[in-house]
Amino acid sequence: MNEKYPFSEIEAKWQTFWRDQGLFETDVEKASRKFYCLMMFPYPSAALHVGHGRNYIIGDAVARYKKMCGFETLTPMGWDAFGLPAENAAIKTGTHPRATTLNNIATMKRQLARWGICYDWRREVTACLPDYYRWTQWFFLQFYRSGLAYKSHAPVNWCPSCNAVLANEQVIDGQCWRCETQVTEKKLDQWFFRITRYAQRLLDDLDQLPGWPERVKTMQRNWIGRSEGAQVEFRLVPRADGQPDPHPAITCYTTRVDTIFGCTYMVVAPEYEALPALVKGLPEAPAVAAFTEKSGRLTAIERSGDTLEKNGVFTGRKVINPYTGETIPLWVGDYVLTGYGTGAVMAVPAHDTRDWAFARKYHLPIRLSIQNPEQNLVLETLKEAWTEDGVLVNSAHFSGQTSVEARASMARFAEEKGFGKATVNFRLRDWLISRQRYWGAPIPIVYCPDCGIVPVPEKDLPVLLPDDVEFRPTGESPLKRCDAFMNTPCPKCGKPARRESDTMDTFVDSSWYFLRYLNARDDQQAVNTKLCDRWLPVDQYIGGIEHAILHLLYARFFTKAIHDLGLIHFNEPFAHLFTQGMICKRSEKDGQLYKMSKSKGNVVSPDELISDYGADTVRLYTLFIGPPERDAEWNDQGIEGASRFLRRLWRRVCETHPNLDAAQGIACDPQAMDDIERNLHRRIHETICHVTESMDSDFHFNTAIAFIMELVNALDGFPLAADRPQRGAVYREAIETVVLLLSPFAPHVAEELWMELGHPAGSILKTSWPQHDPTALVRSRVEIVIQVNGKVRGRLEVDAGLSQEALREIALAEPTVQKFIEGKTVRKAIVVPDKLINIAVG
RNA sequence: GCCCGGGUGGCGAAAUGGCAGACGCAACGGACUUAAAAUCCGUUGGCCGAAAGGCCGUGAGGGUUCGAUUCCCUCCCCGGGCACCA
Repeated sequence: MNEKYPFSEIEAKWQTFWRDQGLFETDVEKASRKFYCLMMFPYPSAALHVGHGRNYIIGDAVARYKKMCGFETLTPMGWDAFGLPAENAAIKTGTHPRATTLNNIATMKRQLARWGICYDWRREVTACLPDYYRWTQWFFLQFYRSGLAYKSHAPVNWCPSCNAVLANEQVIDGQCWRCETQVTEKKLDQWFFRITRYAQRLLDDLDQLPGWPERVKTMQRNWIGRSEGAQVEFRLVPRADGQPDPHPAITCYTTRVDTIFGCTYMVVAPEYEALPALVKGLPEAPAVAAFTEKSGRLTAIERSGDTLEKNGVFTGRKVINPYTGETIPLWVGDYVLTGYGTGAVMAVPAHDTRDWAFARKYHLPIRLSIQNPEQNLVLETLKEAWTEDGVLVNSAHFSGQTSVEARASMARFAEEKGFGKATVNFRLRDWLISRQRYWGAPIPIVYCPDCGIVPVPEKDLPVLLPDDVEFRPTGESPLKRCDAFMNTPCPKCGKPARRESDTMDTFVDSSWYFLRYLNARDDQQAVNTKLCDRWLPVDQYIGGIEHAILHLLYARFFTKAIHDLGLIHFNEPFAHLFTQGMICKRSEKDGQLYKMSKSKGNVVSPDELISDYGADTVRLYTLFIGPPERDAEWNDQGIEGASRFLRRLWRRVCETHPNLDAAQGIACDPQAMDDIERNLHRRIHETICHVTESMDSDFHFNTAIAFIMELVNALDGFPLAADRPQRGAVYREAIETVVLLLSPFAPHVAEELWMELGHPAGSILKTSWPQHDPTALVRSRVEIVIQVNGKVRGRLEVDAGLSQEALREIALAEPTVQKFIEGKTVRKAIVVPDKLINIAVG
């Protein structure tokens, strides 16, 4: 055995061994105790850095642990390979996106292997290859057929830098999620997925995901934004000039129908569709037109946020409050959003802060209709709106009801009288999936002058993305300029027709890839129902928090939609989700901490580190850096610690090789042990206990590794004695345990040491994970802490299991304790058996 | 504004009602060496003290408790989510 830890030799050797033995290739047909361990598949952008590594190292550790626990583990990997960066690079350099992408994939695959991260590569999926996107297109067709995909002319988010539209989920603070450019609004014909049809189920089923972080579920709940309220129709007072209206009433949505007796005016959004017709020919019409035109110039971003001053004008029209029969004015105001509810709100200034501000500005009447519990709200002295629930006042026969009672009874009343009803509203909007870019899956639709929108027949899939396309961005889809692609006979009538020129959002590709791993090479069907039903939901999904809404919401939607197509029989794709924190690094320029990324120029490449220290060291440090769910700062010096530890362990095995060999086959017998041996034996089992627990719960491998380090430290100066076989046996047990417990984190060195310990056949992965022996944890002597008034004044070693009385006696007799209780009365002594005594004196 | 995290040595952090700072980094002192690296031994929260020892200390203030980093209340700071959603 080489004294100097020869990591590069070892690592190359075992990586080859794992690959040649197919240790990570899973027979999905016959697995009985299955474990599906999935990591979010990456976008193949250039090369991986150590920040990416965290995700895969955690996943690899979990997979290896589960294998040793006897699970048949499925760990596949693939590539989210469509997307803008490759296309943008192509525009700059002229290299085709396919070439860059496939190149990057090869690099990243090599990097993963050098890291010792193993996958079942026979199941690799690559989203940009026709054998994958063919089925992405197939799902589009199924969605189209079931009404889940539809085309609509709508105002959409436009990123002028990406030259493409964005879904709502992809706009962060008014900026493009990818390039942080300010998003503008455009009205375009676009394809949507009707995710709103699943809003309620997407919300409800979150409760069936106890294995998800609460934080992610909360974010999804907020995003879906369900609210319960009522729709109420306010009839329009007919026009004086006798002109007809497009509809006789304006419907508003409110969550506070209990306040409606305090409603003193109504407001519609500037974009309210019937507004021009409602005011046509009235003296107010020009002012209304001027106002809507002006607010239309503001972007959606400028209009959102409560900082903007609320503006509005009177429309000249009046409506009737159906509860009071009262006539109130109809205004148009820029604080009303067109996309939410009905685009019209009833205004109750006394009980809504926004209505309050608007009414004060335009001197509209304010009326109290809710009283607070103290009964001290007085209109004349009201300084701001009272927006909490209370008891109804000035509300006819509803007066005296609580807000909660009134919301139910008043909705019922509206329904009986026929002017309204209780309704539910969602904030979630449909998912816009068209992209005016080249490097994506073509939308399988043909436009025929005679037949209109015609879906491409399934037998004609895939609609191949042509290679030879000028993809310089013009704001129009590049495919439009490719006649060979665009011109196609209508699948229905055969006459010349044109293809859809947009491609699909890449989030569509990633919404179903976890199903495809089960039958990645199957060219007959998109998914294999039987295998999916057996292997999914995914047992453990691991990825970044940045997908809390985006990918994780879309994937849940796809799963439900595919379930409803009858292709799978589960409703949720991921049973347990773990979101790891980002690896950050201080910028050399400004000293600030940033997420490690190429654009920030603070990436650390694994390649050089692995060459210098070895993959096991890099893995160990990455896991040791801190609790995995939290962000962490990468510190190049920190890696020294991990390196020292592995070298120390290596040397220890080397130097005590004869002792270890001699102890082989000698069983650990606690009955035959002396105190030294029993203490080490206990430590061994405490360590097993702790490491196993972190494996099964929160993945806090930082403390798991610390425990293993402590066990190794405990071996320093351990007195090996030739005449005591149990010495060697316990020592050997310690080393074997360290190697086994370390193997998910530092697999190469673990394999090598395991072999050195005399297990020549096969892999440590085939060995069982160690079990702790509860009897080994029992101590016969314990250290008792003695406190006086909560302050530590001494400690004592005593036999375990002494009675409270006995411990009290012993403690009070201690000279150091005497000093602190002298001349004082002992009021109380709290005894925590085998742990602590606190004497309260005064 | 609402909701969720977080705030502990020089640094990454540990402890979830019972010894604050495990484990690691860095620093310092020592051993080995011609020297350096590597390795090994030791010190390392602050203040007082020659030492024994004492006092203080987990963002701030208050509370509950024999005992609080941990539970409760108020506030401050940092990060994230939602936000004119009626």
